[in-house]
Amino acid sequence: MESLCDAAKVLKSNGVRVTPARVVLLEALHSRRGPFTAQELHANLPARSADLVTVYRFLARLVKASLAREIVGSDGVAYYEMACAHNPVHPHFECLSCGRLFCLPLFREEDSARVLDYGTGHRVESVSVVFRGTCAACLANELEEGKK
Amino acid sequence: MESLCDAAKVLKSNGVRVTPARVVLLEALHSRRGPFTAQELHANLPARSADLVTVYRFLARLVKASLAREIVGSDGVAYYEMACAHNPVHPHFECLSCGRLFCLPLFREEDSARVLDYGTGHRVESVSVVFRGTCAACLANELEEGKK
DNA sequence: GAATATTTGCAAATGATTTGCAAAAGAGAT
DNA sequence: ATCTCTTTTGCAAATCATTTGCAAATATTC
Ligand SMILES: [Mn+2]
Ligand SMILES: [Mn+2]
Ligand SMILES: [Zn+2]
Ligand SMILES: [Zn+2]
Repeated sequence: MESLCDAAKVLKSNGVRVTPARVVLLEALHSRRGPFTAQELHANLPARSADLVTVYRFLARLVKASLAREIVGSDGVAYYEMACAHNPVHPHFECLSCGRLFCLPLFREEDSARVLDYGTGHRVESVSVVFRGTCAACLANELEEGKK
Repeated sequence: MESLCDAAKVLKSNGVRVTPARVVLLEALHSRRGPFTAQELHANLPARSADLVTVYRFLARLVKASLAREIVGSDGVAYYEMACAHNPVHPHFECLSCGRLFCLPLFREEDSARVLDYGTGHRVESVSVVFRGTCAACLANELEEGKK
């Protein structure tokens, strides 16, 4: 409940220096709910606190340390989300109409187990389940359009 | 057994002209096993039979018509595979070491059902399950390296 | 503090995918 | 075949997220 969330510690123990820029980034990361792109994250940072390149580099580190997960949208843009104990692996939904990426509720335990135990013949480090289609909001809009 | 594989027909019935370039492309597509990128496909085409842009455009059409599936790798590059009856939806494995993308065997019926019936609250048009990690070949290489 | 290792910002490069546009090719009617 | 209208194609140029090179700034070690 604090272990994995204290990314700073994990990083330090991996020989990663916890610099001011990184502290700001970690704070920003904590205040995020859904998945975000590097650019979105950077845009919401206190002015001049970290360069976009630094954001990219830091996110890459987090992912390598399994402290963040990467979800690649169908347009090839990478989304991120923290991977602490508060936020276990779960499926996502990508709306092909508005482009938004949503977190979906967890699979039921038994279903997760099935997916995770799937024998791939390789060394699995992560699994990603992405549903694609039209989100509820866009569906509603389509209906509106239809009426006209 | 022929219905969905005869993409030409499906296309034509959707008002898509079946031109020489497209015939070549469809043939090339048929002779492919695993997932491929637009560039790979283009590279293996009879010389000057279709521009790379045409390949991109045609693949986009196939995807829109659900005749092909798109799998986006973690580097943001799009892979494609045909979606005929011979090739039902199945999970994939991406090796983060060598970058290759493998098809995995189908889920068992019951597992597929579970995934497909997952209530997302949106209109689902496709599902993608991608495992990531280190492929068997790369694991073997790592062992070799270790010995030295 | 000097020596060493890591991190940062800025500018420039990358590279897959997309777009604009005018020429070429298909479909249909005459 | 010819004319007309629509779709497709190739080529060059634009996009745009992500990466890289590198020198200056900063942290760590002794
Ligand atoms: Mn999520
Ligand atoms: Mn496949
Ligand atoms: Zn939407
Ligand atoms: Zn590999």
